[in-house]
Amino acid sequence: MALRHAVLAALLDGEFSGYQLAKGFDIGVANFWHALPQQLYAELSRLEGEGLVAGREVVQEGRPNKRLFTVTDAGLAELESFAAAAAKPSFIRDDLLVKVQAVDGVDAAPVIAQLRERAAVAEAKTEVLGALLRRLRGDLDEDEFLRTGRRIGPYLTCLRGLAFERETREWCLRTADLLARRRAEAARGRAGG
Amino acid sequence: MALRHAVLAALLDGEFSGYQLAKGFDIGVANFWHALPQQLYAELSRLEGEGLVAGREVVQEGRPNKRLFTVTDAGLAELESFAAAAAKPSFIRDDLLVKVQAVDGVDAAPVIAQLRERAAVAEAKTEVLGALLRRLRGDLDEDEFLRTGRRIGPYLTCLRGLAFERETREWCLRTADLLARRRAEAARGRAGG
DNA sequence: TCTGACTAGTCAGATTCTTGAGTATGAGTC
DNA sequence: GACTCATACTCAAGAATCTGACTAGTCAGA
Repeated sequence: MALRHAVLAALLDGEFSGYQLAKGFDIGVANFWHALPQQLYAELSRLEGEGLVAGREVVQEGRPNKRLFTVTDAGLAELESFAAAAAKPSFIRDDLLVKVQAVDGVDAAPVIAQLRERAAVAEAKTEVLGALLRRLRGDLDEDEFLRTGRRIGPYLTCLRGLAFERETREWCLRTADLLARRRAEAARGRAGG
Repeated sequence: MALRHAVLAALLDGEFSGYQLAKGFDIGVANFWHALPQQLYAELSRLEGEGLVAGREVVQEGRPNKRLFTVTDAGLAELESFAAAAAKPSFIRDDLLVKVQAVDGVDAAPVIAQLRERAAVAEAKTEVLGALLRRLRGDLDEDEFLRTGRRIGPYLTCLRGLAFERETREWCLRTADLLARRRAEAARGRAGG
């Protein structure tokens, strides 16, 4: 019952097709919501059926036609009441943290490798988010943009995403190094006596 | 297919009943996995059926009997292969961030209130996690514990959780203040001319 | 000309997660 | 003596999500 609100929030930034949302959910809104293309298409259809978004067919040359969606007044009202309702506590679900939790009982090598890989992914994301932030604020500096900008919601959520990715990177690198050092120590211990 | 691994990882710390896990999932493992009691009971039964955990009935006086579970060798092997498999990318799902994303289109007041509430929750969690970290490392300092401790997985994941909660608190407070200032500005603008 | 990639989407089925209620006992309390 | 709280767990139904395959046209490169 909440993907719908993420979709409505995403559509506040303009007209999008299901396909565009499916691509773009990886940046911006994807910082705090994740959905597969099938879910987005299905949700858009449902939202349209309930009159919360309006779709229009755009005929294209050289590629399939597409349907662009915008939020209706009813959709805005729905968002309004969603925003006013009590928020459920957020939660993270992360395989990699489960592995780290279990790392004392299993071989650490693959966990270390995955931590380093995740750190690289997080670093790439910080760059994408940094670029997005620069684009959103245009030529204003951050403080001025946040004081005077008309559309600051996406900027604020990107800031959260950026902080998250930075923290993720730091922690992954620190944890990977630590586990690697412990492995080296253990190996030395076994070899040396 | 992943709650099972979170449960197995949690059971590495000792024998627990479904009820204890259901309570304790809010600290420790709950930093990165979230589950309702019903799920935990169901998952424990399934795991027992598959021989990945072993349950034993403990008869109690003055309260209902309980079943305590431990990880079997097969469970450990399962964890081992889970740790070695590629991790799915983590994701956050957070109603509150959806609301912030949409904040330009809806009344900000309830969003501000929820941001402040979330900040308070995050602060409370940092204290719980801080206490947990102190308990886990005993009288060693952090560096020494991490170098020499036998069971550091939970400590490492708590560190991640702590950083996350701290960041959450910071961002919520900063965002709430910003939105509140903008509202005050807008009100002054309307009143003044 | 065949292959693969991109655009744009749909469908079915399985798994997972959430909602909501219910069982049973004992301890404390007003 | 009724009420609530805590322990300890179960069941059923529904919503949400994920896996995986499938359609269909265009374009670029081997």
